[in-house]
Amino acid sequence: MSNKNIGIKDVAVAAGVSVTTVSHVLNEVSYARISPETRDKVRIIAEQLGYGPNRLAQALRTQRTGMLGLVSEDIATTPHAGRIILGADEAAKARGYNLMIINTSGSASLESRRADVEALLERRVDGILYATMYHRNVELPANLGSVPSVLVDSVAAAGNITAVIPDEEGGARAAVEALLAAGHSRIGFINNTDDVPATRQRLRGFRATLTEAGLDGAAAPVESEVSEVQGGYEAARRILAREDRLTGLFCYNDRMAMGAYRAAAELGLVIPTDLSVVGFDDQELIAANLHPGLTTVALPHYEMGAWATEHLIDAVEGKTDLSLMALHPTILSCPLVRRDSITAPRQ
Amino acid sequence: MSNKNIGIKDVAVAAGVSVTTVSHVLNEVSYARISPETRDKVRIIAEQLGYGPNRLAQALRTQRTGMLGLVSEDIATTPHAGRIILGADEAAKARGYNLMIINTSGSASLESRRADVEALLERRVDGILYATMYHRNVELPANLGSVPSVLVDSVAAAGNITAVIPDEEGGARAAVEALLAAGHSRIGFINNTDDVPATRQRLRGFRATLTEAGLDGAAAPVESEVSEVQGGYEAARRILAREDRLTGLFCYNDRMAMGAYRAAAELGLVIPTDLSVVGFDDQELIAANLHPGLTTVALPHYEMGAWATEHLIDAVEGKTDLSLMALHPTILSCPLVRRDSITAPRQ
DNA sequence: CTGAAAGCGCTAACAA
DNA sequence: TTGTTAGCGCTTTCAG
Repeated sequence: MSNKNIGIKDVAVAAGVSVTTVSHVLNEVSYARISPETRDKVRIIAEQLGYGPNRLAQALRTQRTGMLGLVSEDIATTPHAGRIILGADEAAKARGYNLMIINTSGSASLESRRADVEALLERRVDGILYATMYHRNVELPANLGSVPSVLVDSVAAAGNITAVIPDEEGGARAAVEALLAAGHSRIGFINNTDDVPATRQRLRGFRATLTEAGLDGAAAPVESEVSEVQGGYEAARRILAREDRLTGLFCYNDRMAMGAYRAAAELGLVIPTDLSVVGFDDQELIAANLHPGLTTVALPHYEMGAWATEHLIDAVEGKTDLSLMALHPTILSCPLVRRDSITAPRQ
Repeated sequence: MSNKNIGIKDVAVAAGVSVTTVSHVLNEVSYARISPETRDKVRIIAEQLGYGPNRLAQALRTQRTGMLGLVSEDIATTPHAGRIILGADEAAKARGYNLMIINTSGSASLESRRADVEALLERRVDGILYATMYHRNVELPANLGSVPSVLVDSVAAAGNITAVIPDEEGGARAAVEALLAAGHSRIGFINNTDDVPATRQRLRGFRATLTEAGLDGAAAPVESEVSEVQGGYEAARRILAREDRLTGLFCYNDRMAMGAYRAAAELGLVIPTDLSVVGFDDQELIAANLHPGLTTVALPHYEMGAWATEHLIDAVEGKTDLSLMALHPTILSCPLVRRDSITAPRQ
């Protein structure tokens, strides 16, 4: 139990050496030539006294706090932020860093977000992670640039900050390919109406995959609605009303898929035998709890948090030049999570 | 944009005064007698130079960091942790504090949790919040006691730390009362099988409320299962198979309620006209997205986070003595969130 | 009304 | 092989 009142000096007098010696052995300074006996003695005494370094004083002196700031949008709205934080926290901990977290809102003014970053800067964090709630183009406070920074799950409108984002298109391809592999040839897509990268890129993945399989056009209908359960329900009702009924349905996200489940039930279609469904996001609360379990594409939130942290620390430690990576965002893949909502089509 | 390289000294020379004066005006030190002109000049120069205080140096000197440590269990597993963090962050920000967050696991060894707390102590946080993923009795690392601390959503096994927890029993009463108020007299309870406080207290609330209404015994059956969707489904199948069928069903949590929805559908019961249902937890992803929307009892995670932070800061600032509050946990109410799953019973 | 100077706990250049 | 000492940027006592 570290006693907050024990300092390096106390250890020094107790061990009968100077503070320098204590500092050197405790930090394992490479060029220090200290006898093994002294080293042991210092370590033992430090242990006995319950010495713990005062990281503030260390930081003041070395100009390194070992703290990373994380400004996260809407921490409580989805479990996504939690996964980013977890990825970041584990990566940080593994390298001896800690996280200072500030919550902000996607709708907050630029000024209030600037103030959030400012608070982090006053605490002299070594670097900053800026995480958004969903993949988009974001306008960032200018003071973000005054310390190494990386953007998680978005790209900077100004294009000047290293970013890591999910491979939306690849995820959509994986979803459609799973349907194709199961033997489906009439596959529809229920898309979001928001003009965000995911909307466009998932659609592109859907189209490209089917085109390559020779199945575009009427065999590949798309309906769009608000990306919530109700929107999914409505779009599914429409898309399933067509003659030459679909046997496979790819949904923009798990919530829309949840609506599609209800639409299917109302139409007397059982999943997966009458209709195979695949979602996106892997929101466990939904995907794992629907009946049957929803096969879906996972967003790599944990991985993005970890990747961003790794690279941020590399930059802080001079092992990487972030400006080189800032030209293009890094894209992390979205793997398919198989549950029970896909099977071969009837007959 | 604060320039990290500008210090109080730079402001002093630029303003032609001493650092003392700068410090006094910037901190609005009460006993300092400084002419309004000087004050203005200092403030303007500081602004122009983009001065921002170095909180590390301040902290080293004042022995106050203005940082609160938050160790949170399983941050990514549920949105609950997010709400606690949000409540804590907003309360902290309002009083000029920031949060250092460390994730831990409910199943982590005492030693690893001790190390997490130690990391916070080395950074000289002014106080520590320790948040668990669900309400239970938790064994805490002893070093938690070396700085003011409060427990969120659990009580300490040793009973020595101020804690804030949800009013499980009151929440259950609110749920049952809503059913009674709608006119139901045959009300069942689907409970969890885990031996945790929520299991016992929600059951007690259920029983007490019905007893007071003169409806105990056979009119108030209870079935228990694992507190997941599947368990809810199974328990609901059992409890709905009884003759003299229930018209009201209270579920241990929203996931079990989700299972109950499926059981009802299979039995041809429509919610709420044939069966009124109320859940617990208010997991929005589920409760708001079921059809019809699930009326449920909300856990006050945001409020617990905020309460804990308020009181922790009071203790840090000497306005409160936490040890006085440690005797009994503070209980925050669990309000009913009305959606569309309750109506009057048939006929 | 304002300034000099000590010191918070530590690291690191320099001396011995 | 080890010790002295000057700061890191700030607050605060004490003197003007």
